[in-house]
Amino acid sequence: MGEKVTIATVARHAQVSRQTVSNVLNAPHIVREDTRRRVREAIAALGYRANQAARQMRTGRSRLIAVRIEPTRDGINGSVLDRFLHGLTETADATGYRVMLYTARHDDDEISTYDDLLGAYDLDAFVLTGTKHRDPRTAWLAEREVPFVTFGRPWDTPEAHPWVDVDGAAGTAQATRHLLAAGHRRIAFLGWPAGSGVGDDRRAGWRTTMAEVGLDGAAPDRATEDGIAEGEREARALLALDAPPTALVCASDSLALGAWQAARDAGTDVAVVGFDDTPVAAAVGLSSVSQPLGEAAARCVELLTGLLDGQQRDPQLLLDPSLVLRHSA
Amino acid sequence: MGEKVTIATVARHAQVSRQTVSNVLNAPHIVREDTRRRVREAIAALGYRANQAARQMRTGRSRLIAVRIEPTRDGINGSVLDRFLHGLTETADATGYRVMLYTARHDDDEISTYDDLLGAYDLDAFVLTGTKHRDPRTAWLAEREVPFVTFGRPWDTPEAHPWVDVDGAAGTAQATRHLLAAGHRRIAFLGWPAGSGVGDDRRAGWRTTMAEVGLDGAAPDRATEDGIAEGEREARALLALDAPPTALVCASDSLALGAWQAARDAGTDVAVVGFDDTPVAAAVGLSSVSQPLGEAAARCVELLTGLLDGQQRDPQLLLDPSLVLRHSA
DNA sequence: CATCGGCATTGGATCGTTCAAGGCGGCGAG
DNA sequence: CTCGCCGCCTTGAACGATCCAATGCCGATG
Repeated sequence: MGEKVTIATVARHAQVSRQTVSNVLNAPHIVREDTRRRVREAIAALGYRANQAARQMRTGRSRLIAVRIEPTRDGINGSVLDRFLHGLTETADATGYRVMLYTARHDDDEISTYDDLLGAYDLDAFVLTGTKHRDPRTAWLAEREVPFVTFGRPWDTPEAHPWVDVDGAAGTAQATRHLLAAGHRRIAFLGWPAGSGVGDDRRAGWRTTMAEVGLDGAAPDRATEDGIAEGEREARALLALDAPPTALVCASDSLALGAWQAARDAGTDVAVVGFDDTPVAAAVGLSSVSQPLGEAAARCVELLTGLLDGQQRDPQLLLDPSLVLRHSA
Repeated sequence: MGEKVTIATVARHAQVSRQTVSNVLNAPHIVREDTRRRVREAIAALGYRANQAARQMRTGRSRLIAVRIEPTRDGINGSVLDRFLHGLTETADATGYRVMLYTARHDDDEISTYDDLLGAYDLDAFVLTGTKHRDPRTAWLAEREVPFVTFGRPWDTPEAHPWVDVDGAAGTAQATRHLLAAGHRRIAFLGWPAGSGVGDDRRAGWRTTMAEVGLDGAAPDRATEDGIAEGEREARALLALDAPPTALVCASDSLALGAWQAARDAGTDVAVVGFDDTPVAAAVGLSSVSQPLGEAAARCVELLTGLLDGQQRDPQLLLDPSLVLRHSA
């Protein structure tokens, strides 16, 4: 491998000045047609690649996007992040951006990490996953005017920031409609305790759909922490009712899996639909609401590049999930 | 937030020159005690952080490690990469490095991505996951003297490069010993077709353990592509034998899950052990061989930083997996 | 008392890129 | 004919860090 190819090498080779080469790269329209061509040929011939560090030093922009990788919680939902990350990386690549990972144990920790990253690497933007009520991170970033997108709606703060989310209510509504169409009438919901934005949203989709057909009275609704064992326990309780449900819409695949196992053990034929279409669901044949993670990731990058280029687009985006049917419903 | 804090700001504040500040950061021992303290105080007071781009331009080192994130194949094994990635990010953070992601569709594509990344970002090192027979990527990197570590042994090329791997044979051996201790004698292996390094390794652990106790004659060994359906099919075939196995050691959780389902459907009580301890295994209660992914990641970073600092350590590392027992065995 | 040597510190040059300002030739208008 | 303008290109400077060579300071030594 020869010596380094810089913009000066290209300039010499194409018989122009450094700046002209730079212009061909960053503002092609101000360079005359044939000069541009000559420079492009030189770039190709020499295999020149702009040095990001130098560019960054001058412009203050790094073409780097930071994403937090979370400590794979119960593992079952970890794959959601995994798929999202992959989509993010792919779309970012295509736009000339790169994805940098960071971890953080707590939220405070996360905010101090922002500071580190911004100070040392001049990151262009952040992608946050899993927004919560009263999220301190979005406030911190907004205050410092750091561009960011969240994958997940802000659940209480009406202050607008760009976000992409999947319409959980639409997902559970779709699942509920499917079960209704299959003839079910006593359709229960198995979800999380009220108070989490995501959980309440998913419950709402089921509830309104049931209300639309006038069946909300007969519809049991149970709440518990997430987990397979929890799902199993609650499902058992539901099946022991006088008029047990014939179908269950669940807020997660963990709950759904537990419920599915409880139903099988009880020998009852109960339809179960989970949420997130995790590998576990696919593995055991559980029907599940699938989030368009690849598209969500792509939209996040789109929003960010839009922000960074100064274009002001509509910064909120709600995507529709789809129902993946397997033999559990 | 005030104006940018550079090394010059710190120097003025601490009443020394730029170079002295730089020395405090990069070669503290050559600076007099109290000067050093004064500089450190100024750094803390001003919240100074070295600008990586500027540092990189001068030194040519970016403190960036690139890792490929693969297109979540069947999803069931995706979580392995996910956990590995998390460990990698965490350990790298602690050492002052950052993890950058990249994707690639094919191997050729991957090599051209190396070129891009090296040219544009001056990456310090690469971490490759999943080495294959005759891997062109390691050759390319070695030829250009780019530091890299693979998570996975080189399976045929005797050329040495640093790697970290988990001893798959030890894992299946442990699983087999456990089954033997539980009284099983007809222990079958359900794995992949011969030729893949990882698969052959896992099979070998089972085979030698069976041979040690003189039971290799009575031990059925089946090979198929990875997958739940495949595992189910092969397990059915095994259970239909004249003297069906009472226990199964599997090369993956996918196969194990299929086998486990087949056994349950057949009403037979067969012990099953999977491999990788994926969330799916945890979810359905499948015993599985667990790879120490966090440690593997940490070792990868250790090897890399060792390489980058010019220390020549033993660059090969084989870690022992552990057996996670659940109710399937 | 002058010179030397060791060591902390200093100023200048440098990495590769983009920004700001300026040069140059041609063209239309006064 | 000359001026100003415009399009296209070139030159010098700057981003913030590190490396290199040179300086100042100190006590020790001849």
